[in-house]
Amino acid sequence: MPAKDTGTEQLIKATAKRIFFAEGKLHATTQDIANAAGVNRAALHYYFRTRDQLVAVVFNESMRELSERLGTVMASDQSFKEKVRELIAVFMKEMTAYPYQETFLVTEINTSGMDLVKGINEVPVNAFLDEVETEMNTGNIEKMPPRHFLMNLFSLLSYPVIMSPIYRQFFKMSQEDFAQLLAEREQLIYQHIFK
Amino acid sequence: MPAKDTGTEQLIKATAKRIFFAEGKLHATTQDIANAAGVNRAALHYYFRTRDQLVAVVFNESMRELSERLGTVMASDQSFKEKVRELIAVFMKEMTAYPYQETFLVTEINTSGMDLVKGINEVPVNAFLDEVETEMNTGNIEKMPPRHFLMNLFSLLSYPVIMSPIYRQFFKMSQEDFAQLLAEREQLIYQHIFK
DNA sequence: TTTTTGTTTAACAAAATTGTTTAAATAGAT
DNA sequence: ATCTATTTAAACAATTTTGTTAAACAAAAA
Repeated sequence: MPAKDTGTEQLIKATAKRIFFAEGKLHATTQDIANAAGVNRAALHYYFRTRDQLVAVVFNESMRELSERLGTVMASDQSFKEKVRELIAVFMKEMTAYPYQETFLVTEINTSGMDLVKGINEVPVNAFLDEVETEMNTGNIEKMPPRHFLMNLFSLLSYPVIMSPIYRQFFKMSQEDFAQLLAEREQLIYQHIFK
Repeated sequence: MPAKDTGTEQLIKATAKRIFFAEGKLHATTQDIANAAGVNRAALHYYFRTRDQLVAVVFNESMRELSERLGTVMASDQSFKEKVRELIAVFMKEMTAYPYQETFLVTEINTSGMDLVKGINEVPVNAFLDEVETEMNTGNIEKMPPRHFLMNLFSLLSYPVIMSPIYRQFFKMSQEDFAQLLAEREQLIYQHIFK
């Protein structure tokens, strides 16, 4: 139970997130994390006691932030079009910074059971789904079961980023060229929805 | 170098794939795998020498099979519509059986470097992309850069399956109900492409 | 049946990873 | 200056995971 927060605790946490979420190294050891953060491994235990607890903290924060990101945009005081535009912008930015965040979450859930995911903030997803349905009835977007609209949107945003190491191989593209390809998608997805 | 093949080697490999690809337990130990296969852990070393080599074998087979699945459909002697229909069917079936196969591949690549992915069979992806472009010019499908068409297709097929533990939470759906939701997508995706 | 060969197992050894402890050094705050 | 909390280093212990070995076992060949 440290009292002063000199930033080391945050540094360790941020580094763990970088390794797990950005570098996709899901098997990273406490030594890996300590090295990357430039701190002694004992500091990691000083602040988090065990590896499992560090992972739990990272998991919970990540899950909460994900819910909040989603909730904030969905419940924002904007037109539907603006909401979708912001959803795309916010999540594309997040995916680019942290491609493997969802992969980490799902892997942890698969390892430790669905209990992990309990006690997560409510997300106003149903209200948003109603809004989606309204837009479909108005003819502004293609008709389909609203939950599929939402899954489609996130699929288009996320999957190519996550699978970039494989796609780059299939397409024989450099890191830079593929990043360029991904950057095109923000426009593309928006236009595809509101064509 | 075992001579007789009693099936144990295949059993161990198949079990490892089940744990990694189907259950998504990417941190599984040799003991986990041996237990699940119902064999002594030493048998695992007898056939694969080390954990790393077992993982390498699983990785390479998975990568090769993925390429072949893709290549077989893309280079098949069928109309474009039929190819797309088969792509959807084949990959939806594969995703349902092995949701975390790609996740495993990418995690391994992130852990061990892109070298892993070298020496993979050529996939006739460029020929297929040309075909996609032709179909766009004919007006059969919506116009966009062909590579995005391909990424979109696989995104829509794969991502909801992979993220099912998270989506089930957001949508508050049971395992069965969500499986039903996913089953709807095969039709949905096909119709969306050829609307 | 004995031998041979390949398979499987239990027990053991080695290595890697995690967690603890102590002492000393550092740095801020009072 | 003293006090308190933080950080490091280093050594160590405990645990987990991996890897090895020798013996038991099974099945087919000689």
